[in-house]
Amino acid sequence: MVDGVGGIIVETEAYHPEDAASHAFIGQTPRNRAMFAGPGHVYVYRSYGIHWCFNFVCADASAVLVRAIEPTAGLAEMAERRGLADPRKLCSGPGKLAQALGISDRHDGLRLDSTPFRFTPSTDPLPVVIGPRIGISKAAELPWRFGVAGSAFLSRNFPT
DNA sequence: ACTACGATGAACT
DNA sequence: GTTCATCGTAGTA
Repeated sequence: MVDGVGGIIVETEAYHPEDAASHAFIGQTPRNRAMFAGPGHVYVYRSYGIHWCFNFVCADASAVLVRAIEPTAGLAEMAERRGLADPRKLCSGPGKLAQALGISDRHDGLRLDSTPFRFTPSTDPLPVVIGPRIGISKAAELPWRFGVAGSAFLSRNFPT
């Protein structure tokens, strides 16, 4: 949740510093400094010169890319930012969700447990499906993409 | 200084 | 299914 706008995370990908696809793989740089700031920080980076992508930093410069959200709050604001109203298309991808939540470089390096963020771990366990990551050319075979089984808000379906 | 290339998405055919 | 917009970063010279 960001400034009261957000929802339930339904799709993520994991990145580890020893994983060639991770931005932390090459060591610390000005861009990825937030990944080395410790657990609970937020790492935001520009993708393809156009989009923003939103990550949670975990221990040891590993991170979780938030790839999709099921919108539950602030739908109207999301729709305005995205220029669409279809709830399935508001946050079904890393760049889309960042746009819908108003995330940009000014959030890079902030902490997840302080404003404007509000992070609440889910109470009831959700059925999770696992698959290969998307959109990368290195270590693409690692099954480090996680999603809520059967969710209609995923960026793409998982391979059977 | 110069170049190549994305942890993407939207618009096409 | 394919094409491409668009620019910061990192690698090379």
